[in-house]
Amino acid sequence: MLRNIWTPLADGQPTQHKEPGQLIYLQDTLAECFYYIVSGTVKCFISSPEGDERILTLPHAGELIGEASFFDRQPRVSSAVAVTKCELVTVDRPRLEQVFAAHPSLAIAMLENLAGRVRILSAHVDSEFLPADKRIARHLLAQIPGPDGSLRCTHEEIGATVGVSRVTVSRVLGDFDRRGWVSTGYKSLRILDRLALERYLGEIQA
Amino acid sequence: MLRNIWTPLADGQPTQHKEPGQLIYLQDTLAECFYYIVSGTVKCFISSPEGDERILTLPHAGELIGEASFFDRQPRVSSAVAVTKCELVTVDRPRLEQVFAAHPSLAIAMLENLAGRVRILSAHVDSEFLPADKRIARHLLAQIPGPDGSLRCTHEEIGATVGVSRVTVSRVLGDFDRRGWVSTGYKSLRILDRLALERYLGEIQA
DNA sequence: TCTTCTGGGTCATGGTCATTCCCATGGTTG
DNA sequence: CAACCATGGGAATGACCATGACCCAGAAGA
Repeated sequence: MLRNIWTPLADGQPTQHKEPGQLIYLQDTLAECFYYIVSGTVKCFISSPEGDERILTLPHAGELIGEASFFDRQPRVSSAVAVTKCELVTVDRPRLEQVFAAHPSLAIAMLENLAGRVRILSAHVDSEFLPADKRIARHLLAQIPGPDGSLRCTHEEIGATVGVSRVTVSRVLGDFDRRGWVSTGYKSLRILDRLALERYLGEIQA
Repeated sequence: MLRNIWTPLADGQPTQHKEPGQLIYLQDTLAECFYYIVSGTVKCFISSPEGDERILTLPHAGELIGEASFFDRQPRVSSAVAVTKCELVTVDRPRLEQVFAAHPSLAIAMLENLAGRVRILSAHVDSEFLPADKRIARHLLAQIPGPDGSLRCTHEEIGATVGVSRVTVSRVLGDFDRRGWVSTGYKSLRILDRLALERYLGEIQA
């Protein structure tokens, strides 16, 4: 069992299980609680009425989801669904007060946590200045590669994260591949020349 | 002197003055402190290397600025400049610990405050789904009109906030004006038909 | 093994909006 | 009042990228 700052929230609490694709919470609904991910990975995303979605984060075990709207006491700004099988602990207001009382330092950790969300969202806004290829380059550089140095991701997923179409992701990655900066494979991708990508990202627009 | 939740942060502290256009903090620099606005209004914005800027908020007296990056202990994600003459109180880490110790409820208020930032930024991301005209409509509806029912804003400012060019703002507002939904004047704008704007915003894309 | 599904490459087409002009007008300052 | 600057309106041009369509490849299940 993973232990971290948030474990006091989860200790001794019942967990609920979610199957892949199952909804955890829905955008625009009231936020009565937030969640601690005991295991599995989750997709948090904003969706449009037309069905397009924009992935904000893909949090894993040990992370919290849904705290921002919870503290804001406003409808959720994003939806969350399970990507893999998940175990979750839900935290509601009475429970949170209990834990804050017993572990005052948690409030500070929560401040830092929310500040991190602000940073992530700011990066999304910031990247609106960039054209599609640089958005993708930035995204690749921000990902932490697996132990073998490769990333597990589909073009669709990248597109939904940086806000461009699947087609464009294919085109740009094909281009990066031809230049020798990355090597692409089925549902995977390896960065070969980090520096070249960084240099490319740094070039100011003509 | 305005009094609110944050006044304990400012009480008895020296203020610093800023002239219109003067920089308060700069994107990508370290965040050693944050600020309480005693008077005046400030512009918080993200800027690109090419000089384009995207306005995030235009906070007034009684609000905080720069807390998110401060808690995150990372470089600032946005810059802030004074729009009008401003008085500011700066709060650094030792000072904050003092105040938190004396006013524990402030930490909770700060959580809600940061959660509000997440909401604002989420709205920015969310609006990327919308075409220019609806972005503008949404922005207009979100503004709180002055006592006479009019908004004080330039097309340039609206463009920088919603992320479209000045020209497009002019075109769209001209269109809204011809339809009788708003009336435009020099540096000002009045919403005549809120419902029509809301209806228009609600239409799903073809 | 055959089928089916999802992921991935590529093209032609078109829409949306930024850009770049140029000019009109309101406000401000001398 | 005159000169100046910031703001706003309009049109032509073109860049960028989404869309839809089609085909191929890899993976998974029957």
